Amino acid sequence: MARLSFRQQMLQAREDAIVSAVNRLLAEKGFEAMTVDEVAADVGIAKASLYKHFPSKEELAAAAMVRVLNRARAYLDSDAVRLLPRAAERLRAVVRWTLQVQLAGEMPALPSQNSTLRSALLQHREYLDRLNEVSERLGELIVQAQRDGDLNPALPPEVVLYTLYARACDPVPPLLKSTGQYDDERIVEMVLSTCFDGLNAR
Amino acid sequence: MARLSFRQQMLQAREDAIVSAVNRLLAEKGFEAMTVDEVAADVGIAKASLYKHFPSKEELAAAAMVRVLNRARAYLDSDAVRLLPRAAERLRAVVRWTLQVQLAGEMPALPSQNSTLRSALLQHREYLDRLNEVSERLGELIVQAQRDGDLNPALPPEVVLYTLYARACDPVPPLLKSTGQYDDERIVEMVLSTCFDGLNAR
DNA sequence: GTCTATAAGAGGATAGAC
DNA sequence: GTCTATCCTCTTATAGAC
Repeated sequence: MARLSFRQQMLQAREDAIVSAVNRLLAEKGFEAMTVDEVAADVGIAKASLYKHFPSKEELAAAAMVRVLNRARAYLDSDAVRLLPRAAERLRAVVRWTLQVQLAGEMPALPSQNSTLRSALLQHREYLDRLNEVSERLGELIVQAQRDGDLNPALPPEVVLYTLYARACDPVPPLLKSTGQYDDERIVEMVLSTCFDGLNAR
Repeated sequence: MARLSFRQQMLQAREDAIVSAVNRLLAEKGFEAMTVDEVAADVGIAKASLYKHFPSKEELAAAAMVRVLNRARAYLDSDAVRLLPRAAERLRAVVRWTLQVQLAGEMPALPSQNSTLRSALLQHREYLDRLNEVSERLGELIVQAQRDGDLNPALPPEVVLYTLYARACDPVPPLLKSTGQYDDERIVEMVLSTCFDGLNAR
């Protein structure tokens, strides 16, 4: 943690505010529907000023993705996860966390299909590095949980990993929330159940 | 089946071709990224001609959704499903079918977030009717499978229904396909396993 | 680095001839 | 119903003053 000058702190705060706005808008309407004008209006600055901080709309989205990946890594490193005895429990805790983030409207959504954003992200060093870090840690947990006999060993770890990532942007939690029939906690537990225990009776 | 005049048959064939193109493009890049110019180019007609058949981009997408819902209903009514003895097996067959359609690049993808398309579809009679029909039948299967002790009875049928719909546009199958490590059949079986049996060991 | 103003272009939709 | 040509709005991005 290098100490920052006052100017640098102001800069940092401003960029944090920008990334927060981007994060919220990505969660709410997705990349294509989000406009740079909205971001600027949300932050309360002129659009041209935005472009002094981030050179393109894609870079804005990438910054939001990097931040959420950093949050994920921080959660993986937290005691709330590390102190859980079994790898399977740690995985379940991480998925619970992603569902909570999603229900809080703070999970930036990427287009799953091909798009300008996808190709931009695939060339974005920092994003790819963070993604690799998180994937690496999750991968270790997956392999360990399979060794422990808790996770289905017939599934390639890669398939499990993709499935977990997919739950982070699953349409089901927001849909259930929109019905107003269940509170967040109930939704989280039901989705965790369908994810880890499946739809079939046990 | 009313007999159609030659002119009407030509009209029908043209509109089928349009809907096919829309379907393919929706599956490939989604509603926002699909342009009406592309659709016209794909069909091989002028954009203005397209607008003689469908009054808006939203109506194009709705037509594709209606068609896939009709295909789903036809599959539900087919012997391949009806002759299966247990409701749970019929459900599994339907999900298998949706995964195959998706892997074939024929599953039109809706934006899960709020958008112009969502609000348009929510006012589209035919779409809503077809969606209700399919949901009704799936709902009956779900309740029956729970009675049979095959599906987890602790999950509200509605939650199961949403979860099944979500699998139809899950990012995991295309992702696995893109790695080139698994053939379609293998992907289908793995995703079916994670869906019905869960990630945990049994 | 912030602003106002504007360029540049994509994309949905339409006019009007045939 | 099909075409060419065009309109018009929205959106990304930049110019240039302060």
